[in-house]
Amino acid sequence: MAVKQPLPAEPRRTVADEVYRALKRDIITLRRPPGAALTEHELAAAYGSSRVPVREACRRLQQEGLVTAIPYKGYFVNRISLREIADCFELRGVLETHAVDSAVRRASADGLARLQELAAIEYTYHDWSSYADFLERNQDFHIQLAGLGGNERLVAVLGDLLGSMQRFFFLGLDLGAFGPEMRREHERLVEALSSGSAAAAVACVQEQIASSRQRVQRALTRNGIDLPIQ
Amino acid sequence: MAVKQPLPAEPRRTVADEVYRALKRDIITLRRPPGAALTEHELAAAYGSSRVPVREACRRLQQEGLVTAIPYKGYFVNRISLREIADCFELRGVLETHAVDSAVRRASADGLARLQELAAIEYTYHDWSSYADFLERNQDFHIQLAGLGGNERLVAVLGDLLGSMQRFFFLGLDLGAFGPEMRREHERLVEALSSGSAAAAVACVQEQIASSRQRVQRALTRNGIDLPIQ
DNA sequence: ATCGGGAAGATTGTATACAATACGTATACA
DNA sequence: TGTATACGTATTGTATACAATCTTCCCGAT
Repeated sequence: MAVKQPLPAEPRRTVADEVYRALKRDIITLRRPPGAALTEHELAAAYGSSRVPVREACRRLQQEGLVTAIPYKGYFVNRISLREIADCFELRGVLETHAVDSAVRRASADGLARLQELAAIEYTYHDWSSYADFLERNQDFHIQLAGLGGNERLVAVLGDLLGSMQRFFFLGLDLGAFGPEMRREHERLVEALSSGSAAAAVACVQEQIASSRQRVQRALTRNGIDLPIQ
Repeated sequence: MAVKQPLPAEPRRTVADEVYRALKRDIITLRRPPGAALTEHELAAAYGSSRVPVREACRRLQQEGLVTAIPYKGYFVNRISLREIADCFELRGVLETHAVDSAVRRASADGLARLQELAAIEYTYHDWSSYADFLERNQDFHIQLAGLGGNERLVAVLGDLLGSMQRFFFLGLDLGAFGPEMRREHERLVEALSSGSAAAAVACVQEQIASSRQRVQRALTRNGIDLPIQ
């Protein structure tokens, strides 16, 4: 008999939730660029709801670090600084490193199988929406990976962090061909986990984060994007 | 000429903010115990506002991990499990260890002075409100400490985490005499930072977190509090 | 010309009214 | 007596109206 438990992951299917997801997507994909001003009125019109759900969405995004609310003034999409990028990657490294280290000891065969599934993602070259999907799946992979470490609180924090880091990847986007490269990285990580070598797995994930950071860095310089230091 | 910058730390002085702080305090101090059901209507009556600010406060507390919202059902103060306590302390260890390690290299004399000030906190034995103040100051100390590491994002995450951990300390509260003990721990940490020894500082903070965890553990067993495993 | 004040517009903050949903309960029917 | 259905109540979800606050601009006084 299945026990009726309050699933926190169940889709909420409320207007507020839809506005939240739509607005978050638009911010991540830079359709609402860093520094853009948002008013509740305009957002309500854009997403076809009243101000109330918009308000809730904005507050959520503020706590996730994507927008800033200034009382009686409005909302602003947070600007991206080199400092913020550095901070986020650093924090991501700390969290994922620890999670992977724990995962080596705790991971179940079932969990590893699920991870393996998520590792097998690709995208079609020069297809923007396919690339956006790819990034989302990639995030799922890293969340599932962290979940194997068994610390739910850490997973929740990492989820918010990765969500707000997504837009970094859209900054200097040229749809390069690093899909296979990332896939190989993922599969090597699953291997290391399966073999039970903590050192190998940790090295693998750190290498992965470093190369992710390099991809962002290269894209910025290549496209001549000048970000404020802080 | 002072540049007018949007201070994110400025007090908002809105009704929603007051409800948020009041409700958070009541949850942390266990006046609203784990598992308690909250309705927007009752909360509005209790804190003298309408449902709108209450709603905003509840959503914030949900994202901080103190309550859970179930659509069309209500809000519930999150229960405390041994698993959650373990997860939180583990995450706290990861974050603070990293922050302190960075702080050794980056800390300014000014920042250290400010930290030293915050280290000098005490409380009067058997005075409940003094104890509550003490815990708040203690949190300020750890936030300032983490701030020296220079990663703002990490500090924000740690802030939420410490906030939701506060109520652990009220679970088996007997106002023991570990005030001087903690004060000494704080001062030793400041010393280690000043001397520039990363190893010593890291060891110090880890020891501190471990003893904090032990105090919670001991209080639970002493008062015969049986928490669910997870 | 410059500085101050005040009014108007824009925007968020709050309250209230109404709609949608979930859940318990009573009731009708087999 | 058991079960299914319909209804009533409680609660959140959403929309709208109004209040508080900030910004801007204009106009007048110095």
